[in-house]
Amino acid sequence: MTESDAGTPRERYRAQVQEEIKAHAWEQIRASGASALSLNAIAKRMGLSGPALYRYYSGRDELITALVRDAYRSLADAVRLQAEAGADLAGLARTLRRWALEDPQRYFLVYGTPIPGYEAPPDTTSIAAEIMAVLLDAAAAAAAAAAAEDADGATVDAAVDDAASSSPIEAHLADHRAWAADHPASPAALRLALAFWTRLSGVLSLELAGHFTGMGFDPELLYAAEVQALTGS
Amino acid sequence: MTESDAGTPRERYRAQVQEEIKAHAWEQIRASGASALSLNAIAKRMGLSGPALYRYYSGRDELITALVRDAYRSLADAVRLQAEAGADLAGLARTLRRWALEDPQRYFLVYGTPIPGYEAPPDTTSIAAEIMAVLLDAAAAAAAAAAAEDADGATVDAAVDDAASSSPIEAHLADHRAWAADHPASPAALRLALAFWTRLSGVLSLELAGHFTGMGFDPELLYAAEVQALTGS
DNA sequence: TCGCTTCCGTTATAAGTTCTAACTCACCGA
DNA sequence: TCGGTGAGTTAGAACTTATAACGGAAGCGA
Repeated sequence: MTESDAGTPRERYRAQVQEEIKAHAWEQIRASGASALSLNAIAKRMGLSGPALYRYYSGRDELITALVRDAYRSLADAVRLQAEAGADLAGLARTLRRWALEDPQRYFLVYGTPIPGYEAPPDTTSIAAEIMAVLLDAAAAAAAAAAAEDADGATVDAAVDDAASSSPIEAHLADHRAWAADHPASPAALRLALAFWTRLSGVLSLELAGHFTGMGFDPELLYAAEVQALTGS
Repeated sequence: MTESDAGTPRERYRAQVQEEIKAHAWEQIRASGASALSLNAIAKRMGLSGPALYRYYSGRDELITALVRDAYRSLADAVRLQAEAGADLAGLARTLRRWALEDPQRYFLVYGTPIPGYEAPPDTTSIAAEIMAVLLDAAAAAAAAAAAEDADGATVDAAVDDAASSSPIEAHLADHRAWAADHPASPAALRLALAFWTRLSGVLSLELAGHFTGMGFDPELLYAAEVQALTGS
């Protein structure tokens, strides 16, 4: 489909093998987690012997970095696509949940336990910013709608804080919006986007890590309740 | 201090060595993460040679299981102690945050990326239930206080949902309270305890994984804002 | 006090891992 | 046609977890 048809035959071959390596890596990660990823096993399953993989990735770390990048990219694409299709915050929440459940280990590669020494490459942080921008758009729209409804005298607890003008956190965010650099979002929208991110991450992380198993309730309903509390719809 | 002075000299020695092994393991985990934990390195640093450790732990997994158990235990103790000292939900939130920041890798050992095959031993889930019980106590007290204030006609957005009686999630929780088996908590309190857990986990997980770095705002204020939104105080 | 048993720590070994080095060979381009 | 580039190979070093077999010391009962 979106195969890179650019460059010399050798470059095409190289890119193709790199993709195949990543595919096997994902398979292995899904089965046994990222920490158990073995270059040797991948090579064997591809019918070639150990050190051959080093032509394509200089080591385990570089392969994992590529996988992290792909994981980030897939989330950013999923979220952006939904937003372009006109989804609101609730729609984005559904997309996020679907993406997470689709492949929990992929989710954890992005949001899971960090390795002390490891520093994320700068381009992944730019992808993170892209995701955040989409979130900010939707949050700004939601906040604007809530404000309008509020002005109508409705008493719906629209977002995170009610009435009482700007809370301390909103004032702080208004002054520390490096992450929303040039985004025209109100303090309430900043707060909403952040709460959306952290609260849904909270439910998803605990659910996917299995901390809800045996508790009896349906995680999806809890997730929906958090979305409802955020959007007030 | 709380050294086990029970049993034969041999048992005491054995327990002491096991503790020493765990201490070195924590040191190593703090430095390079749990996935990089090496039995060999621990042995070398203790002045003995590789296979000697297998007298004390049958393998890497058993050692890590012991560490997870200790991590769980330390959180449960911290939380219980605070509750016994009369702390409310806000106080428990502070304790949780302090515990998490004190040793991020310990936090991630409990709440971080799970290993696909691994199943938590039953006693850790009982410790988790103990933590949840403390949370439920505090949540029930908070919910009761909020209800009383509500009856006074105050309009404080006390907890998660406002007015409008029972939300769908509360109805669901009322029917699926296996995790709060014999705890006399109202549906609102169940919901509050769950929201407390998931929301604070969300902020802490993202913060400790470094997803807030470079964003500019103060994670502690965001955490405090979530606590404020939960307790409405 | 003697002797038996238990258990600790050792070395040797097997099988696995990442990763480097050196070599062969095939293909691609000029 | 010929040379360069790069893929894949085997060999090997330095690790890892884990098992097996052996020595010896320490505790425990008679």
